[in-house]
Amino acid sequence: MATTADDTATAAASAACEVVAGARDSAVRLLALLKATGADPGRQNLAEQIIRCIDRALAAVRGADDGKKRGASVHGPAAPSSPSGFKRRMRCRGEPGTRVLSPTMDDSFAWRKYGEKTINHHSYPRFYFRCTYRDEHGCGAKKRVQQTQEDPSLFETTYFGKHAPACPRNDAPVPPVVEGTFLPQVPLLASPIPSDDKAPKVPSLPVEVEEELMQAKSNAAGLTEEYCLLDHHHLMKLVSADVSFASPAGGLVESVEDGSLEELVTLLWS
DNA sequence: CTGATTTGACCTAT
DNA sequence: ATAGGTCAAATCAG
Repeated sequence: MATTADDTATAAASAACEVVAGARDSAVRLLALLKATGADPGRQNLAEQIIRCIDRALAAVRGADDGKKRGASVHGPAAPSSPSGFKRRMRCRGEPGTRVLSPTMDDSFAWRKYGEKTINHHSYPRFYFRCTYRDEHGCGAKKRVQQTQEDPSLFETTYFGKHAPACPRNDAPVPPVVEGTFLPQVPLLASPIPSDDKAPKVPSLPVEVEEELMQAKSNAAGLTEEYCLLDHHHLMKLVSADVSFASPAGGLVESVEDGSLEELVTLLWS
């Protein structure tokens, strides 16, 4: 089967997720660092905001990507009915998901635990969660949480699927985002992609992603100013990344080579 | 009473 | 055969 534009875009979106997830890991470490050094709560809060913003950007990018894949076979062939009559889907296995590290299992969504499993060669059990609103809103979002072996104070969370637009978030108050807009959980819409090859390539991301990245970058910049001497490496890792983003509509892949999150945001907002 | 969690069995992928 | 993911009955908590 030939590689389609969708395949390419999907792969690029997946790569983007990994990069942003890497930035999040750095932000988590930064937060731990701030706590360890007894930084004032305001600065710690700022780091937490960065993590939250990146979380939403990740969720949005992943959601857009997932939405593309939804058109075809979502999770492979339908599982055959078991003798007892219900269907069992091995949803997560084989899917890469989006991995993030966090000092807490919590995020802004409501989850319901549906399983716990001791995993081979892991000291800690793995927890399985699905969205609380799976039935009400038909939400297919799931996450898998496991304490890391290296640092039990950190949880590795892997997200699968996307939240339904109607799923509420129990966010802590979020500071004003760009132009004072609070980010609603709205469906990810693709910007129209010019079919003309000669048309200028404009990176197309859902506005939520753009705003979240913008906010994360802004927060990171604020920390950079105050903490550039504290852990330059982590901060630079946070704001620097090679990023490739796929258009949610597929077909358009925009590379920001040797770029940075800052450049990406600037590009997106220019 | 209702909704969330626990937990062992069941099922599928490797 | 085994490991990992999911289901659903039992149990718990508000």
